[in-house]
Amino acid sequence: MGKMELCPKIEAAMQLLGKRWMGLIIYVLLNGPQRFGQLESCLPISGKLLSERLKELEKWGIVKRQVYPEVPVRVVYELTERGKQMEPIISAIHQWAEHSFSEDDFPVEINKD
Amino acid sequence: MGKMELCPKIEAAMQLLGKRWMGLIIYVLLNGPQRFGQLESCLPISGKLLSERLKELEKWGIVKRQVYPEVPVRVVYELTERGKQMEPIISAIHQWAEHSFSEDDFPVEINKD
DNA sequence: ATACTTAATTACTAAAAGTAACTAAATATT
DNA sequence: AATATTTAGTTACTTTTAGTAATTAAGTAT
Repeated sequence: MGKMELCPKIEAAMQLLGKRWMGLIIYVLLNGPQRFGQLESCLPISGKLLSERLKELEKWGIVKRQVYPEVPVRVVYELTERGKQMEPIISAIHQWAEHSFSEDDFPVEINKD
Repeated sequence: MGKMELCPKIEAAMQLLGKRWMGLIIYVLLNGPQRFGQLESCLPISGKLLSERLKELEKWGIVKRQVYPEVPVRVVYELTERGKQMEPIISAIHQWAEHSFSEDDFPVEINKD
């Protein structure tokens, strides 16, 4: 059989984007640096998973974590250059979503299936 | 707290792309219609999950399933117009992956965390 | 002492993914 | 006639991942 080979780079990128919340986290961070609690409150994701995802993005060099040892500690996450370069991806997703779906009429129930 | 609202359309799109294998399945189908077995053999995904994902993509109107009741049955999957319109997304991912990673030097081991 | 805040982590449960064996339908082979 | 072959799935079962809620640490403030 043909067994077309997959480019390992796109395979890796897809593995990253193919994880729940990854895209949305990057989408939010494109609006500028955000602290942990801000991300947690504007995304429907638990602190545990958010923490895991941010660590992963840090390992990929997409996100930078900065700790300010203040009154209660402040931790700010921001995109690295590599992270900011993902803007065209998020933008393309946004555009596709905008013109593919009519206002609150989705092909499938969100959060179901 | 600010609690920036997420656009429901991009949220839906991210939920779709944020599922394992979705991006790669669309990526492969952008090369033209493929039968089930071809997809199964060129993607590192089991038949069970491939079947599930294709059903989901069908419900989203991204993929069309065509059955040819031949000798052994032949089932061909192809992108709909809405599916084909995802090309800029996949293309952006491809470009980002190409220039972000140096040859077989990934920030993180693929298939490991 | 006790309480409050943020950024996590831990223990536990629920859901999703992965694996391998199995099925259906139509033929082809022994 | 019985057995094998092919494709596109499905089923039963195990492992991994996600989700929830309670807990922790550090530094104030009451």
